[in-house]
Formats: sequence, C-alpha cells, structure tokens
Amino acid sequence: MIEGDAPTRRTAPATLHDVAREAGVSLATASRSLNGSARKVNEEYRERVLAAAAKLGYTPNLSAQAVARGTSTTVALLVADIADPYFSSLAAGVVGAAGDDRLIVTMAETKRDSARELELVRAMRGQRPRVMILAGSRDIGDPNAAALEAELTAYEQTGGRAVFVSESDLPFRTLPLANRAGGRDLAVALHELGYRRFTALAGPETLRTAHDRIAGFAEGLASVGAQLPADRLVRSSFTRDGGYDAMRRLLEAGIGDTQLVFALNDVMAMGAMSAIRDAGLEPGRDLAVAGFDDIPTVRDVTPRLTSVRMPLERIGEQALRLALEDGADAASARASSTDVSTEVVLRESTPGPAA
Amino acid sequence: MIEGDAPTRRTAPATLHDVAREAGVSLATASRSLNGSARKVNEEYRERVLAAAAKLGYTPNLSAQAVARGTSTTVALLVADIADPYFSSLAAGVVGAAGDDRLIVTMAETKRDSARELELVRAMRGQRPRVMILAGSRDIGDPNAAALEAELTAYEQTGGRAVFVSESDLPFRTLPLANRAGGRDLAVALHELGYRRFTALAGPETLRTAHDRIAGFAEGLASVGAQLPADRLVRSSFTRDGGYDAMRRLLEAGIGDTQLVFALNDVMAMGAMSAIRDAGLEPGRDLAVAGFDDIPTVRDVTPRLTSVRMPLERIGEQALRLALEDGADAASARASSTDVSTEVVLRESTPGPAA
DNA sequence: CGAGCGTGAGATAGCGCTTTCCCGCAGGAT
DNA sequence: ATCCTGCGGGAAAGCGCTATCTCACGCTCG
Repeated sequence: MIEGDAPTRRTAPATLHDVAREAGVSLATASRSLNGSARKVNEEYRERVLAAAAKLGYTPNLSAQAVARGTSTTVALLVADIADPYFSSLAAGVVGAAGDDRLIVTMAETKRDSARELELVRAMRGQRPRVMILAGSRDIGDPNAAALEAELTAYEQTGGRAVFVSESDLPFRTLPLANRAGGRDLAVALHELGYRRFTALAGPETLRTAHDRIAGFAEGLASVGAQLPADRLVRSSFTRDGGYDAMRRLLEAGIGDTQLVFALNDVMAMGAMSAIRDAGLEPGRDLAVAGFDDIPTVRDVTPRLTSVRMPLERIGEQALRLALEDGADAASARASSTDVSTEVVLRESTPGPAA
Repeated sequence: MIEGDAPTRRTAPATLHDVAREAGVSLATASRSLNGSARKVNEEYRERVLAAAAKLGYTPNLSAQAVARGTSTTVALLVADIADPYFSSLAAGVVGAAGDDRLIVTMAETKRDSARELELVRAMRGQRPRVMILAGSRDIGDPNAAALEAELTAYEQTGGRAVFVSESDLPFRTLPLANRAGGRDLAVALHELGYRRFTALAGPETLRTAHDRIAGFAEGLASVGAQLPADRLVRSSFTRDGGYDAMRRLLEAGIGDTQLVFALNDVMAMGAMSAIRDAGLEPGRDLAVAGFDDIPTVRDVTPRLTSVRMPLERIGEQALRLALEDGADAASARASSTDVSTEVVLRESTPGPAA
C-alpha cells in the first residue's frame, strides 16, 4: 500500500458508528454510554466505549444530536452593537451563565435597525435555539413591531422562548430594567446636591429606554418641585459620538443657565465631557455631568462620572435564567426587578453647584 | 371539532415536508426551490413552494441542513473576556464580517485560562464549525499547548480551519499583530518627545502579547541609544485592575526618576491613571502615561491617552477572511500584516518632559 | 418445574434535510 | 418513424445521531 509520504489527508470526523465498531458494541450502546441516557449499560462496555471514543478523538456532532433529539442547546443573543460596553457587559453575563448550563450562545448585531433585527430573528430561528434574547432597546411606534411579534409568537409556539431585556410592548417575557426608577432616583439625588437647572442629552425620541429614563428623571424633579422644561432636551443618537455631537450643538447654541447635563447613557456622557473640554470648559467644575449605566470605564474618566448603576453582567445572567425557567405565562413572567435594581452613584462630575 | 378556546398549543415548526405537501410537490422539488441547488426547477412550481413556505412560516432547520450537507455555517470565536473593549471590538469585527457571508458566530470566554480554553475548543468542535478563531493571547510555555495543538490538528484534519489572532508558536494560520513593531515605534516616538526614563506596567511574564510589546519597546529604545532596565518592569494581570494595582505598587515603592509609564494595554493604562490620581498626582503633567491598542474610550479620558492604534474591528474581519480563504499551507498563510498595521497616536498624556 | 418478569444489548425507525438515482417526456438529429 | 439526448420531477438513500422496540437470558415465584 504505497500511500507515500503524503501529508495526512482530510478525513471525516469520527462518528458514533466508528466508536461503536472500534469498541465492538452496537450503535445504541455507544450512544447510551456517551451521553448518560436513562438506560444503564454494563460497566465493562461503557469503559470500552469511552476508551474507543478517546482513541478516535470522537466529539458528538451537536447538529445531529439536535436533529435527533428535536431540541438544541443554543441560545441566540441579539444586541445593538457588540463593541458598546453596555452590550458587551450584558453579553458577558449571558455567555457566562450559558456556559454554566453547557449552552452555546450565538450572537448577532442589529445595528439599531429594527428591519435588520426582524431579519435576524428570522435567520436565527433556523437554529431552533432554545431561547432568544433580544437586548437592543425597543422603538416606540416601530413599524416592524407587528411583524416581530408574529415572528416571535411563531417561534414560541414551536417551543422556543423569547426574552426582552428592558421594557417592550410586546407580549413576551421581559426583564424589566429600572430605567424609570433610576432616572427618578438620579433626579432626586442631584436635586439634593443643590442642582436646579438641567439639560438632557437624549437619544432618539422613539427609543423606549431613552424615553423611560427621561420620563423618570422628569418625574423625580417634579416630585421635589423642580422641572425639566421640554426645550431642555437635545436629541441625538444613543452613542458616544451622539453625546459629543449633542453637547457640541448645545454649547454652540448657548447653555443658558444650565447647571448640569444629564446624558442618557454613559457613553454619551463621555462624549459630552470631551465636547465640554474641547470647548475650553472643565466638566464637573464649569458644568456638571451625569450619565446612566455605570459602565466600568466611568471610574477612570476625569472627573469620575456620576451615574446610575445597572448591573449589566447580572442582567445578562438573569435574562437567560428568565428564559430558561419554565412555567407561568409570559405576561406574568417578569423577573423580580429587585434582582436588577439600580443605584445612584454620585461622583466628582457632580460636585454640587458652586456655592 | 370542539377544540374549545384552548390557547394555541405548542406545535412543531413547519418542516420542508409540510411545505412540499402544501405546495403539492415532492420533497426534492421543495428543497431545490428553497435553496437554489444546481438543478433548475419549473418557475411555476418554484413559486408554489415559495408561497407555501411563506404561508407556513417555514424556516429551514439549520442543524438538519448541516447534518445532511456535512458542513455547517458556523464560526466559533474564543476570546479571553467579552467585556474587555479589546475583545469586544474584535468580536464586533468578526460578527460583522460573518454576517456578510451569512455565517453564524458562536462565542465563548476562556477567562484567560488555557485549560478552560482547551476544554472549550473540544466542546466547540462538536458544532463542526467551519472556522475557529482563537483570539486570546498565547502563553509562552503553556503546558496545554501540545494538547491544544493536537485538538486543533484533528479539527483541521476534519475540514475545519483554525486561526490565531496574534502570534502563536502553533502551526496554524495566524493573523500576526504588530505588537513588536508597535512597541518599537512607540518607544522611538516617545524618545523623540524627549522622554528618557521609562517604567513598564507589564502583563504576566508568560503572555506572548505582553512579551512582544515589551520586547519591541526595549528594541526601540535601544535603537536610539536608550534602554529599559530590567528592574523597570512591574508585573500584574493584563486588566484594568491589574494596571491600577501595578501602578499603586510602583508609587508606593517610589517611582524614582521615571518620567513615563508604559502600560502594556489601554485598559491597564486607564487603571494606572486612576492610581496616579488617587496618589494625588496628575497623569500627563507629573507622570506621563502611554498605552497600547487605542481602544475607543482613550479619546475620552483625561488627559487623552497616547497609544498605539490597533484596528481591532478590522483585525476581527481579517481573521475571518484569513480563515475562510482557501489554498496555501497554514505555515505561509499569514495575512499581509500591512493590512493590520499599527500607528502611534501621540496625545496629551505624553506632553513631553518638563523642559 | 414452568410461567412470568426484569434486564440490558442490539436492531431499527425515525429526526429534517440534501442529493443521488431513476424515469417519463419532449424535441432534435438521422 | 426511430433513436438519442437533455430536462426536470419524484423516489429514496443517506447524514449522524436518539429512542423505541424486540428479544434472549437468567431470575424469582407459586
């Protein structure tokens, strides 16, 4: 047999069949030995199978298992932007929790486009994932909402479980985030520090998360007799550059008597601080800034940023748990939001107004 | 038929079989219509099938396709820590590029543990991914290296493609990162600014990436007649907290005549800057700081951080491209590193030594 | 001492697909 | 007219598994 010294050729991966033959047992026995089925198998056989599997470097074909079993071990995760610390922390939580349950997570980016999101949901359905976690925020009045609902309803009818992180109007399991309460608490805390006149750097008007945070903030101010006038809102995109840009425009238009700028999330706040500096002012001293989310890096910016802590990794874990836990109808299945409650963290970016 | 008003029950997803029946054609025809096989199918039949598929909300079962075709459309991505901006940017690049090719990416975290990494590679092999991207840095003298090599060799023999991002000693496709050259350029640039006495905040001694950056930095200094004494190296973990901690220890021990601290990556640098501030000093003015990677947030810290730009998203894309492109033997298959070349970005954290 | 039974290994029927292979049916060449 | 060819639909054989079913074997029990 002159195969020469040709390099080892491409071979098909070892199959269960190969293992069974190598061990001299039936396919059924091999399968039972390697995955701990309900049935018992003779210890001697079991060892033979295990040895054969190790020898051949056998790894069960997950796809085949999924087909045969009719269930997969996949978790599908949809985020707006992976590079955004908010989503990457959340993803870390999901991936971590999934690993504990030996689930595999597949991930895709919606890029904040609901049409794209819809398309992705369709595509991911093909994986027959056990759960699907939608972490991008919802748009109010999203024209694709109905289609998305239909798609997810179909998905759930076929045994899947959809979970939204943060409020949605859709009838699926939801991990509510305390955006509103957080906004409220922040407003009260800032008021207590002595701040009275605020301007908000808001995300797109339709973004549910942005809406809730602003609404909460306004409520909080109202509760202490202050207010956030409607003209004190600058709209932009929900990103770092959006924050920078909004702040720049605000400064150009004149900040009036604003004492504190509330950016609706930390990355926007960081952009805003840079814009403030680029205008020759000192954030914190000349103009206070507050953010939202408390992403890790806000501890390392100067001045350290006041924010509302969202336990992002934990939220990711909880989202998966919520999806996995059985029973209860979707409507009532909202995680106890105490688990993911927020907390205002006051730092140097809000030193209190000049005396 | 009295089904009552029972809520719609859980049903199995529509199968290709259902679609074929609905359309009144054979399974084969349905399959051919929905996936554009080599064979043509009568336009009228095709439309009937497409209509039936739409009506039933059919989505092809990817697992079944993978089993039948013998190939998957999965990309497996291994990173050290998803929440780390370095890896999340890289992941964004991979996910983006994968989306263009209609590939699905599954993701796992090694937590910088090579034993865990090995285990994950094994597990992911079960998915029969088309490519596997290992993005965590290699350890020099990693005791699991041989086992990893064996595992990946087996993987490639069965038709998969493994790619390392950044240098490894293992014989697989590699996307080399210009860690050494970047370190060299940085050293020269800093020297040119007038800095002469440096201390490095290094990652673990065994981390290949850290090693290369330091080595390049030392080389760069040597090339201009300066040097980095061996006792000017503080070891710690490769994270933000590692940077903070190393800097704290350095300050406690006394920084001597050090003019500039070179943190081996940006998150460490950010930690270090916080440590400097917590010690009552002003980064940039009292002690210059330089980082590496140029992650997005370094534009927003104060002072803005001097760094070496690594086009992370692009690197992620390239890694996938490299994995996908066929031909050539693994050894020679290294991406042209010009595509992912680095660039020193001087900013305010290195204003030049006091005159 | 034979019927009944639990045990556990093996054969086999799927799971939802793809992809041969087979065949009947035009249409062109002879 | 006859033969061959190309075309395209359908039957069916897998793909790598799991789970049901079958069945031989060694027991216990009356």
